[in-house]
Amino acid sequence: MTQSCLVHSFERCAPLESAEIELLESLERDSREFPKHTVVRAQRAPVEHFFTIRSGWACAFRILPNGERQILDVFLPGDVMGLCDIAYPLSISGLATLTDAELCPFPRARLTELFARCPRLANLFFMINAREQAMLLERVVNLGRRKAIQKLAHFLVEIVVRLRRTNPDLDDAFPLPLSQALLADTLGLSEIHINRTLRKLRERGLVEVNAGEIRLLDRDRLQALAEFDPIYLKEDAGWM
Amino acid sequence: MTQSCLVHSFERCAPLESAEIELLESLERDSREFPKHTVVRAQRAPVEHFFTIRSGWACAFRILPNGERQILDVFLPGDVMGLCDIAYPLSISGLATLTDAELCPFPRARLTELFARCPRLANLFFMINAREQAMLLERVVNLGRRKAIQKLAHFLVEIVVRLRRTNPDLDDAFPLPLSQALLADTLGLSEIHINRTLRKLRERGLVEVNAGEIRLLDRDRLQALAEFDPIYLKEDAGWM
DNA sequence: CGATGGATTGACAATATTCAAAGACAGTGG
DNA sequence: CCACTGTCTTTGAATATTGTCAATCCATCG
Repeated sequence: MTQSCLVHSFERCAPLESAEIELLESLERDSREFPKHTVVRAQRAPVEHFFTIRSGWACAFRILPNGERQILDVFLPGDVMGLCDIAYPLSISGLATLTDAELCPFPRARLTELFARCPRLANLFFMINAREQAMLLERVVNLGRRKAIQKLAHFLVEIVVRLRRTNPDLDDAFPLPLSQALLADTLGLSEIHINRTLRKLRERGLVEVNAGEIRLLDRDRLQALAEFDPIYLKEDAGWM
Repeated sequence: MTQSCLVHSFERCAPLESAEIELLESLERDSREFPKHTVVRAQRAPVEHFFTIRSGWACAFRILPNGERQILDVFLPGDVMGLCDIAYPLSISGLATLTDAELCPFPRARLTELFARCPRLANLFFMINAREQAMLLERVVNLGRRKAIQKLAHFLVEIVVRLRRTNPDLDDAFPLPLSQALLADTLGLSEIHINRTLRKLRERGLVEVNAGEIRLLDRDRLQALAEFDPIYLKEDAGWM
């Protein structure tokens, strides 16, 4: 049984052959530990690697000229992060950890090499990236067309579904390492409004929060409130 | 000189060899005409192709359960559309034309074939997709952290910059085939608020609108207002 | 113990939405 | 040619949602 999160990630999409597994694992040999709240790669920094998350949470962010911040993406164990910057000489978004995390840097040049040696993995990388993009589209919908309470509900349900795919026996409670300020910057709201909205969810008996852990009390109602449709998180391509 | 928009698109990123050009052109042999406001592929329809735009404008959209709509992406000549759905058996977004348009369907299965035969093109496809993703990130920032007037200004500047790359001698006026309702659904605002915001831009002497054509009167001020940073639209990878 | 970062609350202001109504315009059929 | 239709635009008034400012509380950590 492999330890590689990357392999797990890919296998969720399609079965792999042993040669492919070996190749993927070789890309994850050296993992590095980063403490909580560390900038792994700054905005406009040279793009030398992208990363796989072995453990912990991380995010991509953008700081605007006026000092405001937008969280672009939240990454969980098994995710690949920073793929979209590899098309640019300087990164257009920053990467940072949200908890202590173990990341596996993956030199960008070796991706080209991998594409040449194993077209099927190229294909899979392409799929993984397309999935990532689908999540972004969902985020666009969330930011553009939903009220604060729906945004928050949607975010929470998405996270729990995503956590469950590397951790199937997770119940509806999980540690949420995002302060209210970070939640606000993720959902395009103000910190204070997040606080009020979270209270509303509590008052409606939908969630329970204590000590950085959040429990979803009624996932069905949350899902309905958020108009959450899990289709975009489905992983089996079913055709490769 | 090739007619292929796809080739142009790729060449903006990196020089191509003649074999690669030939391969790309073969994928664009059969183009199809679609009239204005046609749904090219519905939401949740089987994903058989993706498309290259030879002429006209198109968009990706999503209809929510309550009937609201969000435009996810606007596509211009030379763009590749529908790439992110190819990871799913059923499309998660719809595709529609905004004007009469000439699209080149590209069977999804042949992408796999292409990856096997020409790893360098695989690489380029990957880059193109990463660019697309970068544009989405910019959209997330726009929706999450900007006021209505900035959103609109940002959108307009982005469009003119993108139009100029296939049409370098375009001045600051162009036909805008989006009704105010569509603009609203693109920027996550209400139709009425778009109207008022557009008026504000007019009153400030930043744009001029008549008969579906819009003219940017002061691109510098617009750019400053929108905090527009063109870095994400830069195309030359510079390292391939 | 004070210092710090996060959470919470209230009062108020800004921003955006909804509803309703009217004007502009192009296309259609008489 | 004109009346009729539908779509798009424009405007006002009232409302809802979200943001800003200021203060307090709470837990944690040195």
